[in-house]
Amino acid sequence: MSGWYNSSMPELPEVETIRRGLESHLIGRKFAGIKSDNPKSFPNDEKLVGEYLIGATVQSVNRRAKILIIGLDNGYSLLAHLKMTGQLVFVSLKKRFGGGHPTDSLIGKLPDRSTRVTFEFGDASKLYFNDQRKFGWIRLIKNQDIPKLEFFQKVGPEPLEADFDFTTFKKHLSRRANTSIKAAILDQSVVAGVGNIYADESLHIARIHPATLVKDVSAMKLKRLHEAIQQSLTLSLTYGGSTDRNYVDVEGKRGNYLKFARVFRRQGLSCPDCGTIIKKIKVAGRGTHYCPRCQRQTKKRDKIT
DNA sequence: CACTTGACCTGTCCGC
DNA sequence: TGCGGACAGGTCAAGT
Repeated sequence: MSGWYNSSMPELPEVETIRRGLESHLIGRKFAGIKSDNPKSFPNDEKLVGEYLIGATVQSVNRRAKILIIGLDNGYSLLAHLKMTGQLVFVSLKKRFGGGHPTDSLIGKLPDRSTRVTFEFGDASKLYFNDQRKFGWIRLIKNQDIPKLEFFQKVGPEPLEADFDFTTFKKHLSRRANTSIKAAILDQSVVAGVGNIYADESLHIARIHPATLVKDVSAMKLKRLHEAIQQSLTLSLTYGGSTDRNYVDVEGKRGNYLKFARVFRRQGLSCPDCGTIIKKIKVAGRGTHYCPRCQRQTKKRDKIT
């Protein structure tokens, strides 16, 4: 057993952490077999899989928004979206960490009842796609068809890359002027990879009430938010993302970000900046955590001309 | 077109 | 103890 990647709510930092783990373990491995119990989880037909997956070697592992792209050496890729409860778990019989490694106890425990797809490699190592709620999916697709997918057509800039400049951010937000700022940054066409955790965290850093309409957020606060999104995602990445209680990553470390979260799931506790009790409300249909003192509702005044 | 709500699933937790 | 219902949240389809 040499790898265990999990996150309970994969957003950009979690998916990127998984990408790095997959990259270090899958590249150069050749697919030898696949088992799938659920066409929704892996809808490809046997013929396509037989022709383009079995025998193919992993060449690259990339990420766009919350989607993983496992590139093969034959012009095809495996795309994976983990949605809420998806996990990608790599298991090899070779022990890389010696006895006593926390992941050792997982030997023999997979597949379990959440396992939807099992990929087997030539050296008998395996990649398990577990997904309790079956919202996630993996599919095999020709590389040239990837950009044609609707999602890739409309997805916004990567927040940790250069194309996420403030002008672009403002431009995309202007399309969502009459919705809440939280709904706007959850919109993957505005910025890629932000989910419920980092939306709340970013808005707290930027001191913006999550329900504020986009058109009522001042330019100065938008500027702060643009930086806050990058700051919260980057910080979480350094902790290996936000991982649920019983899982560790390939090095045996947990995704520790939630221990350092500012507001997410901290309702009833103190705001790290001012000590006020953090509240939980519903915004954009999501559980939303914020500090009532640091993040006040504002309304932009009309300019007096 | 902009915006909101419901559906997709299953496990867990809470109140009765 | 069992049971119903709310809740968890990413994305898309369908509704206003």
